[in-house]
Amino acid sequence: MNQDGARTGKAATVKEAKKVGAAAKIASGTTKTAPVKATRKTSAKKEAGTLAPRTRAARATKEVKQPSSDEIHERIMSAIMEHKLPPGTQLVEERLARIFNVSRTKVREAIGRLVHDQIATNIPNRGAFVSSPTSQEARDVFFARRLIEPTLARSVAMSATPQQVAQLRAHIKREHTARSSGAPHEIIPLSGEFHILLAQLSGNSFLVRTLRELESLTALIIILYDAPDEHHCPYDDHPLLVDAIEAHDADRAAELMLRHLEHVEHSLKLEPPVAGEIDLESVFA
Amino acid sequence: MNQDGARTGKAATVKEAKKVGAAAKIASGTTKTAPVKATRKTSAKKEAGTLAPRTRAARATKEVKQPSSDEIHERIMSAIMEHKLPPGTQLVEERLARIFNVSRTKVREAIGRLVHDQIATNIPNRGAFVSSPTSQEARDVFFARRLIEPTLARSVAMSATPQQVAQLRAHIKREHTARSSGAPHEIIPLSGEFHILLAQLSGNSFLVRTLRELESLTALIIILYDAPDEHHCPYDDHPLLVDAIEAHDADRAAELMLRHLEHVEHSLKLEPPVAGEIDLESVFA
DNA sequence: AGGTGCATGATTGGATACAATTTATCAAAC
DNA sequence: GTTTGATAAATTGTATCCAATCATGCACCT
Repeated sequence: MNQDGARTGKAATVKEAKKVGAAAKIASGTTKTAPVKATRKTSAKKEAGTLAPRTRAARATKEVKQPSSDEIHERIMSAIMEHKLPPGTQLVEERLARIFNVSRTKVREAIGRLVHDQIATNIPNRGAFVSSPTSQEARDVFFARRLIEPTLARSVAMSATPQQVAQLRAHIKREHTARSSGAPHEIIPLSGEFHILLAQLSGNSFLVRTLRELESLTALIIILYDAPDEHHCPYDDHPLLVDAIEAHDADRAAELMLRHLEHVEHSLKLEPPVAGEIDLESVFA
Repeated sequence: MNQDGARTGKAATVKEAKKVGAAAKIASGTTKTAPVKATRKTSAKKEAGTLAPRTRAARATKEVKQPSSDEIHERIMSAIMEHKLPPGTQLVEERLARIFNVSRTKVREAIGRLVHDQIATNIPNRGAFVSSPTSQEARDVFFARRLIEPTLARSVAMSATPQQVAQLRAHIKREHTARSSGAPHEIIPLSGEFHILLAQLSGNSFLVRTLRELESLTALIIILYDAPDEHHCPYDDHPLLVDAIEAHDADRAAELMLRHLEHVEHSLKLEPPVAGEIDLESVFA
């Protein structure tokens, strides 16, 4: 429901930014058909439909919802995790400001947080783009996950209350319905939330935050490196894990988590650290 | 992209080096600071009159240093880690803006990052204050450190090159001189940097970032919970660790790191899980 | 005297205006 | 036809401005 309108060739610019930096030339070559300025400001149909009046007028006439920068951050993050904003997409401040009916200030704040968490990458005077983690960074993320999450699973298995198990089961049910109802873009954030929920149940506030970052980065990695057919978050790893937790079988929970993460990582196509392009960038650094 | 990667040869490397240099200069020089005008009460009206031409005038006549928001963040963070800004200190935007000779905008950005990392805590419409982690949060931080850092030490021990060992030794020398020259407030960030350096040598860019957060939080925790006499980062834990790394004794390195962290944590007075708010109030008393 | 409400000051939250920079476009020269 | 220079457009970066909010203190009423 967002930007796909007949604006200035948006999908094209989205694609063109995929390889940030060196690929500008290539990108411009691929987008030669795009820049039709004829459809300039006439895109006001969208704005007119939802929130045509300016801020002043809006305040005077009708209070339109003004999301906080937290909500904006949340919305953008969700869009990224649902693969609606693929890596390389530029997050243009003014555009987002209009979409959310706020000023650029709040959008900048939200984007700043994304950049801080390396979900987006800022290029000075150019803009912020949804990050494209390198395969090395992807390996780093999974190394951290294999390091942290089995211990988390063990910890939760040792102290899990029936209520907590019920929470986990409820989440798994959500995953199941999303999967069976064929909503693939909802599965990815849901699967991530399962791991975050586990961190929450462990009660360690710092690791909850860390898991949030890891999960959002993992979502990006899956888009970039997923083998087409492989299904990343497989059938019933999560239910089995909850079974072990319910049985307070800490060792098995940790083991299952480790296997689960290994399975996800191995279903990706992470090439060895070759990276001609990366070397190119380092040269100009 | 990432500003943390030690081995990811990117723009990050250059930037990183610059940052380290700047931080060192701050630490040694103590900077600052002609407190500009003592005429704080002169209101924004007059300021506006003089400020508008300031940009051009300053450039024309004399280039006053205009730190980036990165540098501002760095400086505030250093001040916090050196215990110059204790927990509970309000970070007043306009005051800092004057100190750094920038507008509030950049300061806000820097403070926003501190809040995001929970180094500072924002109270809506009131301001941002240096955080006072609860004892529970302190335990969470040390749990995470015990979870992550022994593995980091093991990893570095397995793959350490002579150059890397030399880096570690050089850092230990800095710690030693700071300790013997009786500069206690320099010891704390230096000790933290040792652990960050270890993460950098491991080559995992994500864990470098995580360690940064952990170390800055640890600095706050030490201020709040340190037993007066106990010396947190003891005598020669770090040198022994480097010895083990140099000998490629991975198990011993991991074990030493774990003991080191346990020692630091046990030298704190973290009461059993009660009364986070009570601690908070006592701090502000 | 003591509590309650209102004015005041200080500070943040948010929006706008403007400057700086980069990219794209186009015309002219070779 | 290709290259090159100038110019325009788009976008970010920064400063300033105004409104909203909270604390403080003073006056006023009981």
